[in-house]
Amino acid sequence: MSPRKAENELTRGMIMDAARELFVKNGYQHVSMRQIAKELQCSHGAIYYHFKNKAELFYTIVEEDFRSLDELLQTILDKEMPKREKLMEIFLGYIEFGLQHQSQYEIMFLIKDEEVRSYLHQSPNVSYERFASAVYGLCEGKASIGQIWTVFLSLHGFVTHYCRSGQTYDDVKDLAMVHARFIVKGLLD
Amino acid sequence: MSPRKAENELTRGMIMDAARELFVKNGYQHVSMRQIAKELQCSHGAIYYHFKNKAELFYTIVEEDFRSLDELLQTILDKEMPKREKLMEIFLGYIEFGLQHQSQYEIMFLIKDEEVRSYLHQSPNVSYERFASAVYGLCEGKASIGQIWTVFLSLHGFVTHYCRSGQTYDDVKDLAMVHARFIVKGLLD
DNA sequence: TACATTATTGACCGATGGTTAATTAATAAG
DNA sequence: CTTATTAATTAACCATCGGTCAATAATGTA
Repeated sequence: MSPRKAENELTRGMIMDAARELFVKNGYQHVSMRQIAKELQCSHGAIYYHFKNKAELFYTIVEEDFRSLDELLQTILDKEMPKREKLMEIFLGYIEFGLQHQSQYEIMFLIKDEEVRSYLHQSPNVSYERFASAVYGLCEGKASIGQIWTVFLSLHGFVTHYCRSGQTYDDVKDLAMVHARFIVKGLLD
Repeated sequence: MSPRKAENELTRGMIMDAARELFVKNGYQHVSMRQIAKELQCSHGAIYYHFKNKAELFYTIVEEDFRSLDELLQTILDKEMPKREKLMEIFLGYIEFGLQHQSQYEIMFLIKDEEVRSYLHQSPNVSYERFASAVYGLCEGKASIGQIWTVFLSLHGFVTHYCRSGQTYDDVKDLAMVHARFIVKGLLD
């Protein structure tokens, strides 16, 4: 019975960080508000002071993370390097993002759950369009729209599989390189 | 109060069929024994007479489905045709199987649940090993182990995506051809 | 110090779900 | 017909979960 630890106040950021870690590790459905609270060493009721409900907490995290995907893509595009290497970086970056935000990725591209889905609008489409037009530009007409789609599906397969097996990007870094090289080769040569 | 409907006895097969459909539609965690029972128009307790628990029911389904995938692969391998075409057939066959047996495929490769996956350690690996060694043999040393894995993941991405959007194999036959050709080309040329 | 505001607690609710145990009906065997 | 076995029903148990809320402690402020 010692409410309010002054030196250790609860913030939205703290909640999001703890929640993100749990969501990534266990998936949306397997994380309860009580678990998050336990991680933060606060009561689960406290979280509801900062977020309306579980879905809103999750959606806030997803939005933040997808902003970082946009930044990542832009960062790579702004670099000075050969286009072929840029493609490699984009593909690897996409895989890395997918694996480091597994729960989010799942929501965007895999999950059927209507309750959660209703929170998103066209984010997946927008995300793909950004990706596709970047790749298209870097191929200088060598690749068709259909081929870029094929490329996306191949990356998607990689991410999907390792999302399911729950491994980290570092665990599969080498395999990701092989995968990306295979795709770049098929695209440009 | 009318236990035991004689003319409509409950069998393991009936339970598995109903459960498979629900598992695929909603995912392991989102399907309750009560839902399955409702679908079968029996009591949920009845299922426990035929299966020890939910996980065992699920595991039994998965095992059965893996067997049918293995059979498909063997059928193709037994055919008489050039190796390049055989590769195409395997890839297209894999996609076709995935899309025409979406239920099985999703159970086998898409479900993430830890509790469940602890039940099936070998099945997916064994199934993949069959696929990989078949492809390896057909490439005559041109492909590395890593590349074959890459190929598998690319196919996986295709199937996964179109499983989600619920299209039939016929709907995406042409795209599947593009995809498979892309892969074969990267593998052999 | 007294007061108002803010943050946190912990009990509680209704729902759901896995699982088990007691019980009852249908069927087969003798 | 009687009895044993099998297969199913029903209800109850227990845990968990999302979410709410009144009570209350910590803090800033006047």
